[in-house]
Amino acid sequence: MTSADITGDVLDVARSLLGWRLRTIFHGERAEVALTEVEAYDGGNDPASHAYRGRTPRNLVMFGPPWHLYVYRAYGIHWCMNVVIGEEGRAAAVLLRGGVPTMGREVMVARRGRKDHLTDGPGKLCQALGVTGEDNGANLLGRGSVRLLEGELPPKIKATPRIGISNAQDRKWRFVASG
DNA sequence: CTATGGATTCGCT
DNA sequence: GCGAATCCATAGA
Repeated sequence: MTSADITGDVLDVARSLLGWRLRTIFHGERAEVALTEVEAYDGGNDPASHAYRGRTPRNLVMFGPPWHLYVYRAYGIHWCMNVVIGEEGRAAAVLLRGGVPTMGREVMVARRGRKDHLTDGPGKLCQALGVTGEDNGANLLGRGSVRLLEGELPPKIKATPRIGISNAQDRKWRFVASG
């Protein structure tokens, strides 16, 4: 298998995560979104990835088994979350950038402190769902507080360059549901 | 040890 | 549209 094929796997997984539901249950409060916007990052092969320069304490989770949560702080203020993809050591991940609320809207409104723009950005998504650095490393397929559930692929998907990065902008690895 | 800058958001203009 | 807010992992001395 060529490295291009392996990269294709990460892109395929990222694309197919659209429509899946991300559910959190903290203190008995349930909140859930259907994913509409994701970005693929391909570990050591991807200059835009946190894992590009090798294993560090922060990105350790990315080098672990797939379907775990990698959470990091951006700009000192916001939390952003990724789903680890691929075999252990691959360090590929999918950044969850946005979704639409499907359950627990009131909880999200309370956490966000506003009624609109609840989950239309990576930092907002984490805040609305109550995800923080405490959840770094969480198993998304188990019975923990953060779970990923299979959903239905949206009818149309757009591929665009990734947002907010300075490297590898020629790679259209951002996937957005439309229609 | 210190310096740097980011996978962002919000409020104001 | 523009800039401030704000933390800490990383890199370099």
